[in-house]
Amino acid sequence: MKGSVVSEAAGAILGQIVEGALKPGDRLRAQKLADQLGISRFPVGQAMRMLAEQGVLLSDPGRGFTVANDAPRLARDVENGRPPDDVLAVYFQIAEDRLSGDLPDHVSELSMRDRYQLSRGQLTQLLNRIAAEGWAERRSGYGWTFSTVLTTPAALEQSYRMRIAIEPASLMEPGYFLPPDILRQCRDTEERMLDGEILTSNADRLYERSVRFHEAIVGASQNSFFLDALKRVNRIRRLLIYRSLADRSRYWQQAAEHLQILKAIEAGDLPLAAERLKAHLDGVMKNIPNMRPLLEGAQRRRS
Amino acid sequence: MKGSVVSEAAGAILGQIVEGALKPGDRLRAQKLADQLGISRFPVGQAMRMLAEQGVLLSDPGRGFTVANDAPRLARDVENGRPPDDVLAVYFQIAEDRLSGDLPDHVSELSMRDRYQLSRGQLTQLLNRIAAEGWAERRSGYGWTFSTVLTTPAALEQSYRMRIAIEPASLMEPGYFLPPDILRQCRDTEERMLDGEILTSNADRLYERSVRFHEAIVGASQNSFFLDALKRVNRIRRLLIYRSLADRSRYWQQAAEHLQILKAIEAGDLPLAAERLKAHLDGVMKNIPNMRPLLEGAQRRRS
DNA sequence: TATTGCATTTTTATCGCTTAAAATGCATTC
DNA sequence: GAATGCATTTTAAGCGATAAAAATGCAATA
Repeated sequence: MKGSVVSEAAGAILGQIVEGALKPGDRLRAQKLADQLGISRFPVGQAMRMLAEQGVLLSDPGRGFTVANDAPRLARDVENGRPPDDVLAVYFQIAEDRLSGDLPDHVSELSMRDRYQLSRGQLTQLLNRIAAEGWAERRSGYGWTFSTVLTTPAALEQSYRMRIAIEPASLMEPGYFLPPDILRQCRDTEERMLDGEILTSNADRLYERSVRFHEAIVGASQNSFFLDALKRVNRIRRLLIYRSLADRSRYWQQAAEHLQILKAIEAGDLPLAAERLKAHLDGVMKNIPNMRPLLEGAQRRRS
Repeated sequence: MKGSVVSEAAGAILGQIVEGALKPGDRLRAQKLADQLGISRFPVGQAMRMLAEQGVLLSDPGRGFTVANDAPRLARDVENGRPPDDVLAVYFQIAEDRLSGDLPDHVSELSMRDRYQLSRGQLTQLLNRIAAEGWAERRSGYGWTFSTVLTTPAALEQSYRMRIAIEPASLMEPGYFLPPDILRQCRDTEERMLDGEILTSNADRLYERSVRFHEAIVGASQNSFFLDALKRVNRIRRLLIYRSLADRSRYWQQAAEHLQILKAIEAGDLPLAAERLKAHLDGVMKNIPNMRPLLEGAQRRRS
């Protein structure tokens, strides 16, 4: 695999082009980009060279790189054409196998490496992540045990009750502050959703957007315990929910509710926002039984 | 280091002797112990042999081991004489160094290994744990960044507000059930505390007990999201709080409040229990400013 | 017949070496 | 003179071999 920092940098540049922060003709400063990303100039330079080869940037020897004329169009293609993360794919595969009962409760690392064709490093990376998310743990002695708890549909409801406990509470934190630009960004996103993106986006992206909204709201509490807990819930929820996203009808209502919450926050009426947020989550939770059939018909989807 | 599972088994046996679950003259079944601990017979046998050498058990060749006559007395000594966990000590040392500002925000792994004399494995183990707890993260590129957030006294109050959000809520979960034996055990502990252990236990043990009480209460919700979140909060809280435990006066009131909460749960009045729990946490939180001076006078304590 | 104690097998951790990747310093160039 | 581009240095990951530890199987035995 090419250096991960390089591809990270490339992704960031592409993102800025797609979002319009960089326009055709703009010159790229390596140091500035590096500072933005918290890395050194070197991988930034490599990323720029890579993108120049693909025509997104123009190389101007001795003076660095500028954004090509048809970059915005190309950038989208290049972004889509980037290779998917193999390890992440296996992560979902494991979750899938667990949910469908293909993977036993107790496994050795060797059997996992064998089954999913992973190097030692990749496997420990994966298992550590899974352990951190709480759905597997090291046994004393050898091997790992998967917890059964999180594979049941009930866990999805539990995740919502947890969110109902923490999300409205986070709005009542002293020092709650949602920066105006983030508020605007959230609102723009919701409006774009209502404007048609609900129909054009794929399920993953819809989930991602919803998560980002809620994490932005909770993150503004300045209380990292709340945000951290929410992030963890969401990561697990993703495993449980992604089968059930086919039904888009509720997204219209959700976007409207999100906007109402933002309006209350903007008006400085945090108790009202908290109330609306609670009602919103309640509504979503109440709807779980409707999608439960999807959850239970566990079937492998990835090749 | 001797096999960790072996010492784990030895610890378990010692614990059972100290608590009186095993009495002098009792014969030890390897398989039974192994099953209890979720490990195989082998390390159990090794642990027994080890303890026999120390006189806690009697070896009866061909028929295994029995508990020695003066085992209860010896067991206490042996337990105290066991070597401390070096890696854990470094973990606290790192926390200490961070809180006192000795450790810079940004470090390389190499510099950490050098500073704390750790092997590669030990260091990654530590850093992964710290990262999971949220007070450091991998930088893209090389090195790690410590977050500043959690080193401020405000974080302690935040942790309590988080607990106020989740702990009472956990009592209102459908299916809440605190098994009678655990309830009894909790009550016994609190009564022993009031009976004098508040004075005789060291600070670590007092903290441990309090944590265990609250985790038992929340764990009975059967909702692993709540329990998981609480556990994470507590692990970080420990880093913030352990300087401030010298004042024991509040522990009497706390134990009394714990007992009141248990009484409400036993009576099946969960809303009342939730209310009392909230009041309890509120009270503890209100008291934080009184111990804050201790928190701010950051000084290294370990050699 | 259940249990022990040991030998064998399986699994995982550790160590050193090598390789890859990123950071840094510096001469060069516009 | 600021930024680039390359060479050098630093840092961390990967890999294989080896050692350690735990699980398992099995004969011996109470």
